[in-house]
Amino acid sequence: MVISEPAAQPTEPEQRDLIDALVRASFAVTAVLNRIGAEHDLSLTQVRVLAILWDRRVKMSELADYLGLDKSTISGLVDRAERRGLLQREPNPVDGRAVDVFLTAEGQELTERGATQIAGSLSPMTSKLSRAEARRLAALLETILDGHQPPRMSS
Amino acid sequence: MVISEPAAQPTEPEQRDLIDALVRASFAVTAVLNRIGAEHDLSLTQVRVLAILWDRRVKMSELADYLGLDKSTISGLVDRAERRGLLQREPNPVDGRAVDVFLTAEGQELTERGATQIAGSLSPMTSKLSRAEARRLAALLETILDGHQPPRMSS
DNA sequence: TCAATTAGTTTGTATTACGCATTATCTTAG
DNA sequence: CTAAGATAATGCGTAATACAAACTAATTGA
Repeated sequence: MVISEPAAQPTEPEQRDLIDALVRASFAVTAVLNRIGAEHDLSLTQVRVLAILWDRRVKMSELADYLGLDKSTISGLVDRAERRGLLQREPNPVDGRAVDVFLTAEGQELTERGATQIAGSLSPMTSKLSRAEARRLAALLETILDGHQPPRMSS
Repeated sequence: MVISEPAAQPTEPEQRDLIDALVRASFAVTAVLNRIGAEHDLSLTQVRVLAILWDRRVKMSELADYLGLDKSTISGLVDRAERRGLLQREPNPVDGRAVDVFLTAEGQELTERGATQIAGSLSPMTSKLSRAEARRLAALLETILDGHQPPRMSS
């Protein structure tokens, strides 16, 4: 059996409960993103790609950074989405090695439709709160997210 | 490719911001789960499997329900995890068609270690809040999660 | 200048995931 | 008490996802 573990300071009950709730909420939200994505033949990763490109034009390598995936994964991912007409590649005007990616009109449209659906699917959850509570929850989440900058996604 | 969302009434700003924060928080948490999982050669799906089996013994079909995946996917998933010695299959004593799955001692140990690591990786986020705020955030999340029962996961 | 770095693609492999077909075991209608 | 249907899991074939390593082209910098 295990003799010595580096100790990991005893997590306080408030922290423990909060982490539990965060992980469960994360699974619930992910399930919704997955389901809505599937309705449009999009994997969760592709949903994230669309969410990132929603209001940005980025280089392949930036996409890899945002997603935490290898560059080689991005190539195939973008290949398929491009073949589907959802996004487009274009050489970066400044750096001859780099390639920019951005949504096509069709991709924009799909993303907006999806965002609306996602908002609709999450509202059964979020509408359990009063306006003040919703504001409070959003603010608390923003506080703990401070220092992150992943994609936005809403209607 | 089936559309099943009913129109979505105009989302209020509080809702919109909250949904945005929820999705971003979900991505942040998922990134942590992914990273910790990868350190143990576990995919996000396998992490979820361990989280579900943490305190339960379930049938293959129940696992499929929890994960929202096809039964055939579960077979391969369990195959690999079983081959790795993390979990174990056993015929269900009541239903001759069903197969139960549960963690081995090794799987238990890995799950507990992973849960501790996850708590540690999320604490930079959660510790930005005071105790009272942490309690409040957890309570608000619990409220919107009311009516869900996915896996728990904390140290 | 030219060696080292960086951006992206390609290739090969394992995993994840689905749908369909199949087998074995319930369940139920008659 | 059977026969027909439903359900639980597996196996097979296929596509997408993800990584690592090898490679090409462009840029940087010593």
